[in-house]
Amino acid sequence: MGRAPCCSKVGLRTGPWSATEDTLLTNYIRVHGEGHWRNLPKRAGLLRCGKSCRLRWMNYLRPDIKRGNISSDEEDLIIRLHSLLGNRWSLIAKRLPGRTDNEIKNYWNSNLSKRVETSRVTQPKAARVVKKKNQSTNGKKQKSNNDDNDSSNTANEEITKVKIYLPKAVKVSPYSFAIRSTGFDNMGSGSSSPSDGEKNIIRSNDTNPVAWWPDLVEEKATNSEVGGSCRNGEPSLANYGSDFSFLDFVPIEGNMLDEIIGEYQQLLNFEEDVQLDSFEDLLSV
DNA sequence: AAGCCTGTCAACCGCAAAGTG
DNA sequence: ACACTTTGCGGTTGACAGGCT
Repeated sequence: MGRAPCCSKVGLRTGPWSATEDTLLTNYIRVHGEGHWRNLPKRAGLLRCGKSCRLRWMNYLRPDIKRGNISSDEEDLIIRLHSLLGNRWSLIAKRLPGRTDNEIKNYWNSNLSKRVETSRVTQPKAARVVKKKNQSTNGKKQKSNNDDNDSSNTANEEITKVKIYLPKAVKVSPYSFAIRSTGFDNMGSGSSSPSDGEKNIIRSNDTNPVAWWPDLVEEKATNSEVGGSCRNGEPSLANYGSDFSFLDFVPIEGNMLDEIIGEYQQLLNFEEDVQLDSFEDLLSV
């Protein structure tokens, strides 16, 4: 079937977005919500194609975007999820609230792929999961230092083979996570566009962070490699370093966060080479 | 100081899935 | 069921910045 181009290129701007364009797009979405990308530029007064607007919003302007360097915990999770899911950047991003698929993809390509490749060369096994790591990598400036440390770190990494076959990624319903309150208080966000009926709704079960915050923090502290304890049920934020963010504990669809932690723990618990043929096998180990 | 090299990241492109009438 | 539109995804590109020679 013939596919119409997303926009006529005639007269439309391309390249970096100006502050004015950002403002126009943000203000429009603030009022009208996401979606209808094809018509959005005209209505918002932008000389951009809808696709470009969507990308700009999803990857840069969304209020729930988490700024700053990828923390070592996030990096660890990316590596593990990539070993499970492959280049399913959107799926990986859904499990890192506040991070975009583009950001994770770029981070992987510029930082992690080389490290993982290095470990493969060192220990040529099939799909693998880095079980231990002892470095923290954040941002460009540290890259060369990390590269310098690659060989020593890799040598100390304990590699576990985890080969899992998954069906092709399917689109996930919107609102895989709620958003931080930043003035877009009532506008949900996800990687796919909500239907009109869903627009501007935050799932009722997710709207009270205070209710689940201490439990999640305690659980994360228990399950992660981060040391420290929670005092009187309150999170000890210092345990998570400067990269700690409220968004680390933003609720995810249903018990998705529990599942992530469960998967994460499973990976940590692998003591021997295990080849798995399905995701269910992983969960049943 | 100038030129080159390399890494990063925002943005683009094409395709496929999902949605709609 | 079909044709067409819309949306989302992953690969790729190119501008830019910083480091190196």
